[in-house]
Amino acid sequence: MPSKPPLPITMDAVYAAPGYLFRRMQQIAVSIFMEECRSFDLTPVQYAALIAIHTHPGIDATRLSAVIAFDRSTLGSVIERLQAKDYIERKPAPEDKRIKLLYLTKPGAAILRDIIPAVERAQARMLEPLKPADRKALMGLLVQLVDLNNEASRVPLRAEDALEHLGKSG
Amino acid sequence: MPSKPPLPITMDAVYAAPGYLFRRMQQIAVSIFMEECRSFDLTPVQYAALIAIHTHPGIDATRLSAVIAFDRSTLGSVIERLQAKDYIERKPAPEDKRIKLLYLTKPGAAILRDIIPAVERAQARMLEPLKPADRKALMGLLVQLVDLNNEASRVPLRAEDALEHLGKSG
DNA sequence: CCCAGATCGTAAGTATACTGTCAAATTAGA
DNA sequence: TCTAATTTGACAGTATACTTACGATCTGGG
Repeated sequence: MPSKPPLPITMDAVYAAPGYLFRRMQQIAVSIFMEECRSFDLTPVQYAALIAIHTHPGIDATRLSAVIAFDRSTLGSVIERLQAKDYIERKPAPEDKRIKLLYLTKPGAAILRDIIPAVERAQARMLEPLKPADRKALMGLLVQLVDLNNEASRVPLRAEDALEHLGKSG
Repeated sequence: MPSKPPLPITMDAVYAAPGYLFRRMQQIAVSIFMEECRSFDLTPVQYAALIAIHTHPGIDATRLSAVIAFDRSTLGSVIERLQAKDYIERKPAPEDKRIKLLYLTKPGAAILRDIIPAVERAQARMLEPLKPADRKALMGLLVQLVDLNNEASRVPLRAEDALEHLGKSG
């Protein structure tokens, strides 16, 4: 039995692969975020969690994970760290002993207010190398792709549904 | 002193932020990769490392990290796992006792050959929801952005330089 | 009312990612 | 040549990400 022919494998093929580019871009984005927000000692994930808790006070951890498309298990430790920094507090829900409701503390609201300019600088820096028209084009395509691929991820985003159980509307 | 006015913070602003979209897309990309390659028990990172070692036999860990833009500390454990699976082997360099040279084993070369179709299916699926013209546009913009932001990341890609010390040319 | 199934939080185990530090080895400079 | 700076690989520590599992709790069907 003859051995199979060698494959034309090149690094250039890797460098042009969508998966590689997404990983690399994520790496760069986190790096820029951490640089701009160094003095606040908040990670991108912790920042997103704070925003969501600010927007939905009294949300529980499971619904929070759906609102920011986080893995539920990971979120546990993120919440612990935010609580250790005194940025959020957890209160038991009176009608369900399993659930702990999440609220921003005063320091949490304060750091959120203070960090916003740094976050916006970071977001701007990520796209800075592109021409303005290209930035818009890229964001437009990414919004589409992320939305259309939502179900493909382990933790689909459930922005609206997640809140329907909180007594906000129906 | 009056208290500062509340900020108009919304989740929609988060959903449209570049950093959020990059994180989300990376999440989705890994998920699709793992799904297509489930039977091979290889992560995207391990796959990229195998490709690079195949392309540059005898590379050392430090240069490998530059070639695939990985953190060097992380790469240590990646190499350990690949070695444990018998996909690569490490040989001490005769002229430098610090260095261990990396080579693919026969099983390593075999799995690389066999996994390629699954990887290509995964890469295609990531972009599938977009129209073909949009796929090209997105990839073009991303290649640009990643390249122009290369130095902004903690582990800049050094595709060429990294090989100049391997005796390939000069 | 009672049990089956679902849900919530938590934890253990694996893998990536980055920060530091450290010792051994190599190289460069005085 | 002897030493200072650098390089390499290893390790410890933190944080994200996902899987599976488990106990506590709630809910619904009978």
